[in-house]
Amino acid sequence: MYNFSKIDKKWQKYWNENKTFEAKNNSDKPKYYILVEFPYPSGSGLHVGHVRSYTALDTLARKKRMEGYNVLFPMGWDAFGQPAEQYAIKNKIHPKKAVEENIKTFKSQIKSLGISFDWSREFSTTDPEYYKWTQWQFLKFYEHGLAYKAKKPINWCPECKVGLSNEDAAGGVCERCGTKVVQKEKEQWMLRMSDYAEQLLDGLKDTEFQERIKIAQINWIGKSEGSEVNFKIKDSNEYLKVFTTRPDTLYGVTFMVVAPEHPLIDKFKDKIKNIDEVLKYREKAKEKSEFERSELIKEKTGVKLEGILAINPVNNEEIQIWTSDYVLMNYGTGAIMAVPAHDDRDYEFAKKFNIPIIEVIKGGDISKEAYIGDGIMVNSGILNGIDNKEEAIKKMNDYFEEKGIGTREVNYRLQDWVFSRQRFWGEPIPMIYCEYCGWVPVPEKDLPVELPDVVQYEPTATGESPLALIEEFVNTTCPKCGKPAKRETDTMPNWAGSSWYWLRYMDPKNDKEFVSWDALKYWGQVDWYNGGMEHATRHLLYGRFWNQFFYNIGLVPNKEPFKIRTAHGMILGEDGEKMSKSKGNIVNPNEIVEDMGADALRVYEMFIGDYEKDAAWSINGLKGCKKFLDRVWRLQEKMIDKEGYSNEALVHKTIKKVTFDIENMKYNTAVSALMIMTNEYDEMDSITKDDMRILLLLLNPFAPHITEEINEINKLGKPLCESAWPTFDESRIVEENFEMVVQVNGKVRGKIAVATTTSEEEMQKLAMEIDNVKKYLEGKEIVKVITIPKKLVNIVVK
RNA sequence: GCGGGUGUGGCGGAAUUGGCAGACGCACUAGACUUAGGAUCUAGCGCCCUACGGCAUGGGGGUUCAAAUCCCUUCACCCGCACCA
Repeated sequence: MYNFSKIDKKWQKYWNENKTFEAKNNSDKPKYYILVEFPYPSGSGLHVGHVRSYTALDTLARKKRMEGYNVLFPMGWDAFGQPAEQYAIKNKIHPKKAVEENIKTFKSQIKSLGISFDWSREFSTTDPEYYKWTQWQFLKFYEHGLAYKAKKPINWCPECKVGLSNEDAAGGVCERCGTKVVQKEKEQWMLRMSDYAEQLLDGLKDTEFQERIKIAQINWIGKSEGSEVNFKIKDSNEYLKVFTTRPDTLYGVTFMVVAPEHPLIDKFKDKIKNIDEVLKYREKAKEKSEFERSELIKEKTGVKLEGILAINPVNNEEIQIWTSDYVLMNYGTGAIMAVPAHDDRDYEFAKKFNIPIIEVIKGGDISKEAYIGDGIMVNSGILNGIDNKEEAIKKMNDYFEEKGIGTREVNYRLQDWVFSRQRFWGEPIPMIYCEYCGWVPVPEKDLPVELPDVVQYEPTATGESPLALIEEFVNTTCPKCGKPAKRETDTMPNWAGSSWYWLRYMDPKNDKEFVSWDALKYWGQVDWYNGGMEHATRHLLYGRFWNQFFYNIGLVPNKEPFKIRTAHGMILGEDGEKMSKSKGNIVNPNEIVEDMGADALRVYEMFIGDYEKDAAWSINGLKGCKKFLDRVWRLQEKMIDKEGYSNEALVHKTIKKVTFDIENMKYNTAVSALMIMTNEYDEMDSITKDDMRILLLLLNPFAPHITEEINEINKLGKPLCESAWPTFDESRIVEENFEMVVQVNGKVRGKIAVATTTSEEEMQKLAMEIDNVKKYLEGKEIVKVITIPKKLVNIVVK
């Protein structure tokens, strides 16, 4: 019928040659910046999931251009990271080579879909011209005291002798050899992200992110308001500081617990009688992976610190101190006051070790379980008789502050960002260690610190970065004193490059700055950013953190980088399972394009279901969409040389629906509306040129190739991509007649076509005249009649 | 445990935000047409009933003239986070 393959290529060539989709950095048109997460160019090629989000935002981009916007819709590559490194090690090629090949594949695959990306702005995070600026930005963090080096436990595989990311240590075992992962202390570069916890939380107010994304971020930041309270250690001048959200239960404290790593243990090692046992417990805790410590072992363990006691600041009671791994060093102060009567975990611990339990809130049966509800305060000195926790907490906090015992404090789950990786394939951290000067930043003029062109990038036996073995790389001179010095050999995590890439698209060729101020002022925020739900927390927080930092030091004009953030659902295999090689349910978009054309794939992926939800692939569904496009093609046969619309209401209704749906990510119903229009045209004996043109304009963002072709063959006007998006007139949507529904007691008893102008009184009169309705009114008393204009009449009878 | 979400025909999914449940598509059934296709056309297609009609949006209850939609309760599944004090 038509050669979609030829048509696809023809129009892709046209757009390419005419630079149709290249955005201008200065334009009279209003700007609109649309961003999709750039992909990691893996060896397995493009996934149908990529197609879904690219097509969706492409539809938006094409529509916005037709509406007269200067649209920036760029694409690039997030190509640092482990998979490329692993692939390179396995196949004995440089990761740079592997990345180049993969990018080539990805690019041609994406191009075959006809996505309207502005390819003139393409870059990869692995380009030295790009990562020069990532390094430069790291130096800014360092300069402002937000980058620091600290000893941090990392996941360590004793078998492979390598540090692992949390993802690679999932389940507490090494992904590669299955060995149990242990914790190992290592000096790591950190970014002080926790300083930004409040700003990151607060900034959400200025965004229009999808609610579920905001919630994910809020949970991740994990703000918790409470108090810090100081407990004096008996017979010393030392205090043990704890964080609690329930200062109102202070009278119920029967023991304290410190994390195994807590410095209190070291401080009192001479006084703690069973210090050997305590240190042994600490060692054991260290061996446990984060996973084991938090997920598997629900049974409480712990050791009492014999020989030291804490003093309860409100009643001077002596309190025993324990250490247990259920208290985490990296949250709060690493120590808690335990109130077993009103906390599940403390209850469990007290039961196991026979520690007294004191009830301070009436309501539950504390011989059975911890009571965590509200109630009247008892055994609580100044708080006795108060019946709600808000008041009790306030009173206690006021008391703390008055007596200098404690303060109101806020804690966040969000931690500082471990920014070091002991890996080859990442941006080298641009720092130099000099024996005399300490850590010295690489001067800006020496950036980028490039990755060496060697073949040695396997992890080292010591857990150092592979770069540590490359002497030409490591050995350098101190920029400050000129003496021999060594380079940092850790690289940045693969989150780094994606933390600012949207800024680079604004001005991708700039070799003087990471982006010019003019470009920043012009493009401002990303208007619409779409990506996967899996990036709703980490990537999106990292990006916002970088941007907020840049804003605070005057590098960018907007505090929040993204206005709207949406997330697409996954495309699952035909079996409803996540697509994977092992399940053999992977669909290759390339094959679909060759088989049915880019437009069929695009339309199907938009029609597949609710854009925000997961959807299972269906080959029959795809065929249905191909059939729809075939029907559109065949409409040419009944087109006559006439102008004007055959059905005004249909046209305006459809324009309205499609316009609204694209803006609201309801792509499936937009396609449905276009199918309805096509069905209506099919019913007609003939259609006019204007009928056809309007269908083509509306369908163009979804199926850009075939629509352009039909438009050209029939000389209907300018190429669609250079035409204006149609507008609708609300008054023309109104049809002459509507189908009035008549109900008796809420049940439909009749339907009748009446004029839209019919008054409420007339509607009621007409309703009563319907035979079937009369039947139900017979012998009944009419209680009331409800009339909804242009809709229905409901007669209530008794 | 906490947080979020979902539940509608055989399937994917609609439903203007309280107003005809099942749009649109797939699958299926019957027929037509063929130079037999990955066609195309016509009709049908939630369940029960010959029909009148009745019953249906995970289950139960409620509010309302009217509920997939609002409220209460309950069940199931999915996704985050998880000993966060």
